Amino acid sequence: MRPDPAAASALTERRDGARQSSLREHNLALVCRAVFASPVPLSRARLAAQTGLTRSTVSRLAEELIRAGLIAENEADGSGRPGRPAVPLTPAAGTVAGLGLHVNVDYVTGRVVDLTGAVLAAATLPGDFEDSDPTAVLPLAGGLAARLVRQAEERGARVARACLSLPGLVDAAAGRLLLAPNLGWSDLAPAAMLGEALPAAMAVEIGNDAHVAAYGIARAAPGRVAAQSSFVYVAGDVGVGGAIVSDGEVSGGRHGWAGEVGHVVIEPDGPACHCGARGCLETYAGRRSVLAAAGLSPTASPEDVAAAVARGDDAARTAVERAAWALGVALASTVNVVDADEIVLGTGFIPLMDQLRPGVEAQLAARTLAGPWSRVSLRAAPADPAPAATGGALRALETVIADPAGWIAPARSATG
Amino acid sequence: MRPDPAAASALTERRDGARQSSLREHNLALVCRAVFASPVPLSRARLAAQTGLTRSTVSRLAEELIRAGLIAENEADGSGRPGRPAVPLTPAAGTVAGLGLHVNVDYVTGRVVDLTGAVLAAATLPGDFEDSDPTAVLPLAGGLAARLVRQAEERGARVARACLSLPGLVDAAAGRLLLAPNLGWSDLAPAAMLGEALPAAMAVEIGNDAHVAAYGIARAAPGRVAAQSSFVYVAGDVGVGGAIVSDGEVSGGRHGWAGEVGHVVIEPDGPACHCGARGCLETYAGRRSVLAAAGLSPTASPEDVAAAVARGDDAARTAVERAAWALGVALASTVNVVDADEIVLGTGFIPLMDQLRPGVEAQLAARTLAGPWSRVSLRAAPADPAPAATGGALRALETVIADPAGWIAPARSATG
DNA sequence: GATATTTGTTGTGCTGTGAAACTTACTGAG
DNA sequence: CTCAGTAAGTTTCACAGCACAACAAATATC
Repeated sequence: MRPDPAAASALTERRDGARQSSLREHNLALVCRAVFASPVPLSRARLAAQTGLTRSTVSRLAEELIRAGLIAENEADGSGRPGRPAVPLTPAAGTVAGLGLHVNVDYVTGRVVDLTGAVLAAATLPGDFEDSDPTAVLPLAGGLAARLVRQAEERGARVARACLSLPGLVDAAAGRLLLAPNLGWSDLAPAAMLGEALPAAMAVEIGNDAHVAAYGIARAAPGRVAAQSSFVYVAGDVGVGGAIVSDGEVSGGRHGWAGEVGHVVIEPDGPACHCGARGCLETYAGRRSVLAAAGLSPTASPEDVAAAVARGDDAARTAVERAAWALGVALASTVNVVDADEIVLGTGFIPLMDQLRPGVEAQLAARTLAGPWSRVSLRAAPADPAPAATGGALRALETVIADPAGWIAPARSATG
Repeated sequence: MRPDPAAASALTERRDGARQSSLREHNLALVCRAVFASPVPLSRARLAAQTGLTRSTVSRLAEELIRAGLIAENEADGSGRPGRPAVPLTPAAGTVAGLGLHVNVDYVTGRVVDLTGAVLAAATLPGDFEDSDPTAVLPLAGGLAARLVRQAEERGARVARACLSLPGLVDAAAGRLLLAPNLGWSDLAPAAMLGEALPAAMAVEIGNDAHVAAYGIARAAPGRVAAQSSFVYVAGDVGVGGAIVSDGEVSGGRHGWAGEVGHVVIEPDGPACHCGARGCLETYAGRRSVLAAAGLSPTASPEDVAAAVARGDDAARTAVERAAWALGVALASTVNVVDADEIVLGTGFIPLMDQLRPGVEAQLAARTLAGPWSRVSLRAAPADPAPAATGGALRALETVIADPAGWIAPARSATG
């Protein structure tokens, strides 16, 4: 099968020797990333100054990126300064797009985003997928995806890649979902099960939903890392998931399963957790635990809890205070291990933010080692009905932005 | 001061545009790293196959590395295969070396290591530096370093760089020690305080001792990442420090203070810790706590504890079991957050390894989320009287190996 | 001793960047 | 309105570095 079986026997087959073309690819990516990373449009001259390349080289590279539909020339607005006015370069609108898909316990959602960050198509199918059949649910997601791709294409965009987020343990390199406890799924290759509706050539990567959501939260736009891009993300759904983000990159750890803040130990003899251990954060701050402690229905929402606290319900207040205390303890341990200076609370914690804050901050202040030099700040994730779908679309686009040459070559051959 | 104040005003001044010479530097580093990373000597032809470069290019680059004294040609040993015999290339012995220094509470130690990993010079000064005066202790270390450098130079080697490890919070980028609680030092620039004895041109980087030790443990030789190179390292001295290592790289976190496993919370209402919080791992597994719980003198050693347990001392056994339990709880939380599949216990934990193992493993097995797919293994760090000095020397060398062009240019001008 | 095989070296051509001159498009002063 | 001044973008040419292919060297096998 392999073209060169003998060479593959070597222990480390890297093949990253750089040739002339690698140089071009590198500089092309450099210029492309710079255009996308900048909050303000850059001219060729400014790009040259920033990258250290000459104006002539930047011109050649920019030309290529423009032809590929990745960046566009804008109208020069009178700067008032003498000299030939600069032509601002910005991400191209409506040409190339990424698809983010998210299969969760109570919905399937997707969105197509273009290089400017504009949403070209979006849709959500509510449902109850607890202990569901993946061979039924994934084709549903595939159909949704195909409709979104068609909408985007009707608006003139090409969908480059897709990222499918799942609430569970994922082996991203192998493209396999190992376990999604709440869906009741285990050991399957989801991308292949989306069905025939999607274009066969479209690459579909998979990821853990909290990781992908955190990735999106760390981005202000496609290819643009947000000002606040190093944090611990904690999502409060039925399970408490999370991610460790530094400089916009999600740390995967050995297998890509890092960030499981929900199973940091709060009290070694605490309540039994479904994971088999005792005293995990999830048993204090998971949705079911909070609802039970607050005396609310298991189907109530975080907003219901917030409302109960607001109207003075003692059980609800105690439940939220306990969750805040446990979150603070778990996050203090986490911060000491990973050295973050920001915490972002997402999904179910967002409506409870104001009520959680004092308790979480008290524990963080008391227990983080580096406190005097680096106060840990706490904020809510932006309100987004589908953060993992958004993050997935941005992730799909970033592979194009980070390696424009890799996109241009296949795209050209596919177009004919 | 700055040559180009206008350009510095840009938000992100990267300047990583690649020119032709960058290409050469990249490939030079690639070949160099490949020679050092390989456990078995490689020929030019094998290097070409591995890197994807042609044999002619590899020949040119190897020639340059040989001239610079970084690699050397060995005698060809009869392979028994037909064809012209390959010339094995290996790290050069005794030409270029790195210096590791470690100032700890009870000793100052240093060692000079060459590119093959051979120790060219080493020395240790015992002492009691608890709450000491840095303006007295650091010149002591500087003098030790100068003697070691001289010894190495007498043996024909040039010491390229140095790495000074300190037991505390370090800002490596700024070269400042922020706080070393046990030394009683705070907010100083240690490299400049080593004194005049060291060659002025020699760069001295500083690092946290646990991070640097972990770095060394993840290396089989200079530039060669060990087979087991992703782990959580925990060092048990008076304080319990640590590091998170993945693929041989130590994760720093936001400020470089990641890995403080000693302050992961075990019991939120546990014993008061000197850090101001309660129930930190250090209050269960730190040396002073264990000695006190075992009923031994505060100056006793970990070996004394192990001996007491071995002869059936109940208090010692209980103390060690409690430490093991706490270590297991803390490491389970840590593993869930950073996704490691190996734990390495170092310094004071090494003699207690056998006695700690069952308790630690029980907690790890019960509490790690990804257990079924990835069993966490536990091992002792190799016995090394000065792991941070070794790690520091390797780190110093790795900057040369990773950027040979950066070493060759200044080295040539310095030699004349 | 002839042949096959693999390693390392030597020329030639191609690719991509830098440097500098050149063109373009604007501001502002007289 | 004209003309200098200024900065952006383009063109031309030389140079650096790699791939490719042919070649030389050193060994095993028949």
